[in-house]
Amino acid sequence: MKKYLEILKKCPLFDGIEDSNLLKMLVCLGAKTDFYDKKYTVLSEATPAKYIGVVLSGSVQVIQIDYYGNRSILSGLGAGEVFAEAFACAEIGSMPVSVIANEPCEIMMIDSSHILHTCQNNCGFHQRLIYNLMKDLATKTIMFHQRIEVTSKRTTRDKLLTYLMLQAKKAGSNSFDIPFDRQELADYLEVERSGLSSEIGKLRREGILESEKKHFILY
Amino acid sequence: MKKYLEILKKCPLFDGIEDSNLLKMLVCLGAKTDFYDKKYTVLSEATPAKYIGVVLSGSVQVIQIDYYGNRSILSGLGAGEVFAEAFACAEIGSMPVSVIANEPCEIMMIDSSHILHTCQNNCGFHQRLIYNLMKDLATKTIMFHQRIEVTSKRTTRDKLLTYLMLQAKKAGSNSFDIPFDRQELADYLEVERSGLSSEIGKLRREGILESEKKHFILY
DNA sequence: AAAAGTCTGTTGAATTTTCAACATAAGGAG
DNA sequence: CTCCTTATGTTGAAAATTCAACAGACTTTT
Repeated sequence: MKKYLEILKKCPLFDGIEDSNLLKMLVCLGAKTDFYDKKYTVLSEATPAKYIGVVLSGSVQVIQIDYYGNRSILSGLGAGEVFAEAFACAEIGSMPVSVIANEPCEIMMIDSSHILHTCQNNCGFHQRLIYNLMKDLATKTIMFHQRIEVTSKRTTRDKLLTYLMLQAKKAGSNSFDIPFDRQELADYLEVERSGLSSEIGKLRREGILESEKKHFILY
Repeated sequence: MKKYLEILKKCPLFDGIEDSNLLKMLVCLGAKTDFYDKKYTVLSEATPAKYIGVVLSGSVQVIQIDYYGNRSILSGLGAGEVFAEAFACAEIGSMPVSVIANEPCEIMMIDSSHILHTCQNNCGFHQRLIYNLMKDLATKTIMFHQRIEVTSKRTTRDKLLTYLMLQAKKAGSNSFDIPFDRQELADYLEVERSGLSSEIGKLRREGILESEKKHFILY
């Protein structure tokens, strides 16, 4: 676990907790880590929502698949980011989404009951963890607002441009990489891949953007 | 404030706090209440995100309006429900959405810094409030997941049926009321009102549902 | 009671998306 | 290096949505 200390320090769940205490605390919380290969299901829909996950290396995607087989990508998460915390904290019983490895990755899982229900005198960091969870969930809520701002647009073109402008703003530059390939971007924007590709082509011909795989430049 | 005690007791923000302490605590937090007429803007986009709101009576809607003037309804909230907590807790500076009164209502506002930053020794309930905020935000996150489950459907018909089935499940009956009129439902589902109306007509003729204004029966 | 305004449903034309199929390029496995 | 798989772009027809306009039912106002 020690080798991931730098990642853990950046994880919002452990904000304000000193290095010297962090590893001890993880032992106290019974944190377990595992490796997953690309495409492996880390947490699957309808299984108990007990664990809070932290990406130590690689990346995962939170997805939902409906009865027609259409995939929605709810979010893509990289090293230091937290997932499934909302389901564990809300204590809703079972997972309404699946989490899959987007590339080979190492994941740390913490049983949420150790954070939510253990007597708070056992370990002085529970209060801070709850505060951090609250901050993290507030941030996630805002991410969902942004996602809705994107997907509420009615045309593929507007969805794409709204998304790209947000990414450019986030990157602080009109030249940036996105974390999705074309099919994934289509599933995030909730449009057809073919329509998305053709819209990118149009925007390119109109001189509004340039793109090379996952790299985009907006003009 | 006393007259709203029953409402406040149901508010997730005040879970686990005894009646006798609740009113004292609200004074300590500097909670203020105001009346708003229908359509009045309670909190407007781009203003500072300082306050956590609680609906005491009536109802409000959280909305977002884009540069084309298209309205998206992010959520509708009734008595006892909390709003704007995510923006205040994430300390993002300014509101990315507006909150408007859906009918005449009374609203309680709490300056979030009194919860997040006041020394926790001042008032023994801060820890509990933070825990409650965390739970509330986890629940909100799950609501957004449901909303995405609905709006990720590609056709008006599928969006509508997915929404109605969730409402029926929530009501525990195939006969239930929805909190939206037609235009609002269209703005929530992110479809055209006219297309929505015609789809409801089709479903009625097919014998899949009956509807009378805001009341629906699913078969 | 009449007038004005709001809500809902309907329609048809224009626009856009979806769907299915194929072509090419790029990358990985053997 | 070649084969196989995956990712991306393109196309055209079918399907669905959007848009604008209007009519009827209901409410609210005066």
